Amino acid sequence: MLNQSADLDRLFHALADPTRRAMIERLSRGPAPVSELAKPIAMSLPAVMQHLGVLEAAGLVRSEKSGRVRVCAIEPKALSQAEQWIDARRIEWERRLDRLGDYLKTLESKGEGHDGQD
Amino acid sequence: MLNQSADLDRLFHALADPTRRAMIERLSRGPAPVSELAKPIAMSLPAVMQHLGVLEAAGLVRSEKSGRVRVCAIEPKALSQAEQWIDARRIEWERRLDRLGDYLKTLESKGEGHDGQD
DNA sequence: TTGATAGTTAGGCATATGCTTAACCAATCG
DNA sequence: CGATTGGTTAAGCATATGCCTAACTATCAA
Repeated sequence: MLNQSADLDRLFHALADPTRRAMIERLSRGPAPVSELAKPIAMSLPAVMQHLGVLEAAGLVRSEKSGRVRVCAIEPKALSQAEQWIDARRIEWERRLDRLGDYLKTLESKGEGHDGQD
Repeated sequence: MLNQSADLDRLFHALADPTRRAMIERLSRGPAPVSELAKPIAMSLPAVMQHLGVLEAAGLVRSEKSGRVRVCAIEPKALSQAEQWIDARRIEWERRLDRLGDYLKTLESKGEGHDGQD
C-alpha cells in the first residue's frame, strides 16, 4: 500500500486517452489479440502497442503470448482502485454537506428569525 | 451529450496528477481560496494556478473571485461522470463473466464426463 | 497614498507523450 | 525451405505538459 499515489497517476493517465479507453471497452467484452484491438484504430501497430504498454503499466490490462499472438485481457481490480478514490472524495464531500445541513438546522431552531446563509 | 470523449479526456487527465488530486481532496472538505490551496504545495503560485486551470477546464472545480481572493469549490458532478464510465465497464465485464458462467454450466449439465476448461 | 497581500500574465525551458517509418524476429503455412 | 502473418525494437520528431522567474494588476488597510 506504499506510494499509492504513483499508481493512481498511472491509472488515471492511462484512462485519459480515447484510444486507450476504446481498447478497454473492447476488452471488457472479452479477451482479444493485439491485432484485433488494433483493427478499429486508425493508427500504426507500434502506436497501438505503446498504448497497450501504458495500459499494462497501469495494471488495467494483462497480456500473454501464446504462439505468435499476444492475447490481452482486462484486469478489473485496477479499475476499481480508481473508482475507490473517486468514491472516497464523494463520501467526504457528502459528509461535509450533511454536517453543514445539521449546522444550518441547529441555527434555525436556536435563533428563529435570523437569515443565516452560507 | 456530444463528444463526451473529450470530456473524459480532460477529466481523467486532470485526475492523473498528485498535486491536482491533493487539491481536490482539500476541496472535498470545503471551499478554499487559492492561497490556502497552495500552502501545502511546494510549488510556485503560478504553477498552482495552472493546476487549478486544468481542474476547472475539466469541470471538477469552480471558482469565483470575491474581493481580491478567488474562492474555489469542488464540482461533484464531474467526478461522478468519471465514475459512470468506470462503472459501465465493470458492468459490461461482469455481464460477460455471467454469460460465460452460464455457458460453462450448460456444458457441464449437457455433456457430463467431459473436462472442458477455458 | 503607500504598502502589503492575493492573484495574474508572459515568456521560457526541460521533459514527457503520441505518433511515425524502417528494420527486425519468430511462429506458421505452402 | 521461403513467404506470410503477428508482433517487436529503434530512432526520430512535433506537440503538450509542468514547472520556473519576472513583471504586472487589483484590492484592502494604515
